[in-house]
Amino acid sequence: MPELPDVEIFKRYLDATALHQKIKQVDFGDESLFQAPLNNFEEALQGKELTETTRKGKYLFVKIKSEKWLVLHFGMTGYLKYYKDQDKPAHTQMLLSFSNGFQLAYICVRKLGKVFLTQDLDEFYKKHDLGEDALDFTKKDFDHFLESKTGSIKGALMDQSAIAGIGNIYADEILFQSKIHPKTKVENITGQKRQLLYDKMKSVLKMAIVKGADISELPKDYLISHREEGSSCPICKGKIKKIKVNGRSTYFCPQCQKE
DNA sequence: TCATTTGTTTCATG
DNA sequence: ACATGAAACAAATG
Repeated sequence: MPELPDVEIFKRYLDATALHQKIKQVDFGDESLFQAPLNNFEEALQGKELTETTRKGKYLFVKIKSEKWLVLHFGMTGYLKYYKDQDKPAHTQMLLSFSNGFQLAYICVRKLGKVFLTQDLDEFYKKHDLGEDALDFTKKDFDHFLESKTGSIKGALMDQSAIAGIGNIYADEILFQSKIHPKTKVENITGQKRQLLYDKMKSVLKMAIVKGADISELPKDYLISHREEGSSCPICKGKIKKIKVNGRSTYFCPQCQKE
């Protein structure tokens, strides 16, 4: 679930809580999430402090003072929790305990997240074939992106090497707001449709961030809370359909989004 | 027990 | 050679 807006909210949460405090202790959960030996993480973090964060697509990068970047990917079920005097949350995979008594937990129920260390962000982007962040795209970038792709528009929007941050749920939302059928071939999106898609991509992502990536807070005319076969379309009251596009469950309104 | 969920990776195909 | 998309994979839930 954590897509661009969710990870942006995690970033702001971490910025507002866990920065600039000495890390007294580091504990780990399941080793399989960690993309380097646990010792490396321990050594990099122990006694240090976190100084800044940055985000690209669905990745969150956390700078360790005088050290490397800690890189967090949240998989399907990951999130952060900062707290004091509470039990460690279930499924905590990494726990940083600070000298002020607070703790930051990286929680991952289904263990599909990943944690990395890197010296160099650009190198990391390259190695993981990470495209430019969707919010940093200009219209010119977007035109170039569409011209470079073939196949379905939904597949293109979810291609992290071309445009980083959009996952299954927000791809559906952006296409719904743009009234474009998810299977539409990229080459058939031209002119003002292209401008509309670009504008909606930005406005949907920004709206989600403003609302704290809380689905229940999003506007009533969003598809996002009607992601169920047969649910009624918030625009035309038609029936929402579920199909597979690029192997992913895709919800759309056949009346609003003609092929 | 198995289908379902996600993003990423891997592999076959065009 | 390359891009696309289908399938596999991780794990847990109902």
